[in-house]
Amino acid sequence: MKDFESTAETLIRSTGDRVTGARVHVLAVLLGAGRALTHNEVEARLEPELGINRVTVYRVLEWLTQRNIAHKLSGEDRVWRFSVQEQGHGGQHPHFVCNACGRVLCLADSDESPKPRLPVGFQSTEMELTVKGLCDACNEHSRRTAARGKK
Amino acid sequence: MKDFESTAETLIRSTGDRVTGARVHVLAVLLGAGRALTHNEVEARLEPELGINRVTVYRVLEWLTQRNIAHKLSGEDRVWRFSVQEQGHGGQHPHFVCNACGRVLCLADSDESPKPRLPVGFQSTEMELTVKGLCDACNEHSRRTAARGKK
DNA sequence: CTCCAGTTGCAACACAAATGCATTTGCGTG
DNA sequence: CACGCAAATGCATTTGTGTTGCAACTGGAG
Repeated sequence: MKDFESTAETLIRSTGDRVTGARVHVLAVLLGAGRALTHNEVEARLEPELGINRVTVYRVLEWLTQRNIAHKLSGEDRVWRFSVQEQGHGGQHPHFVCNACGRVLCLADSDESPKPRLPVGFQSTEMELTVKGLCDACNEHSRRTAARGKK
Repeated sequence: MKDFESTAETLIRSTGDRVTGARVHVLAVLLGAGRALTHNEVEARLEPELGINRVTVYRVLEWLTQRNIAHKLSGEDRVWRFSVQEQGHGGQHPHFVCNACGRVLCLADSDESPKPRLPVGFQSTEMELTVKGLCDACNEHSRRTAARGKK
């Protein structure tokens, strides 16, 4: 955990902006998550005694996104999710969303880019590819239990 | 307009569920739109004298989605958008989102599907490809204002 | 140490969407 | 063709995510 905090501090310091407790702790949570987290998930993983405000978490996440340290993506449940920008991913990597537990994680970039044809006059700046399905845990779980309502 | 309503009625009747005014009118609006509409846009296009409630529009749109008549997708602004499921599109077609005006429309399917590699144990059921950029109108508009001098 | 722009906390707000419940309505049945 | 009832609707209220205005605080430069 402390490892993530020092990494977080280094990343934040490299932006030239202020190194504050909230920024370090929020980024450390994202670094330790290994997947995209919602604002609520980030808040829940912060030590309560730190006393970091809900709004501050929003603003830190927004700040991280602007500095290209984190990546902001919209899920199917109209909730923002944030993940640390891993090295080599230019922000164009595809994401996987689990239909059962809602987990979101980043996938390795595909070798080829699909590039659908656009109508005339249209201009593409970026592309987001989202693969939906079952993650390993939910896949295993659903295989074990025959019929069950989904979450 | 009336043409869309009769098409809508046929589609709704084919589900075996009830054919109600709200369902016919809402679906007719979607059929005539040619692009994905938000709940608000649908509501705005309904004749006010029909007196269709806001909540009813939500429920009809949800019902249309469940019956696979409409397609529900989430934009970057955390607002649901609904489009009629066109024939031949298995719900796998890519979408285009305009960064300026927020318009969403369906694109023709690409020749090949990219299929990024998934981690072990993961299972893919569907995929959503969203292309972001500027639509024809906004593209033209930004080109004109840029030529007029920078702001 | 002092200062102050950049941050944070707090409260109040904005807004899409969901829910509980009473009322209405489509449509199969007698 | 009237009747009955589950499905559908209208209305008020609630939920949950995210935003904003403003006062108080603080990191770090000097």
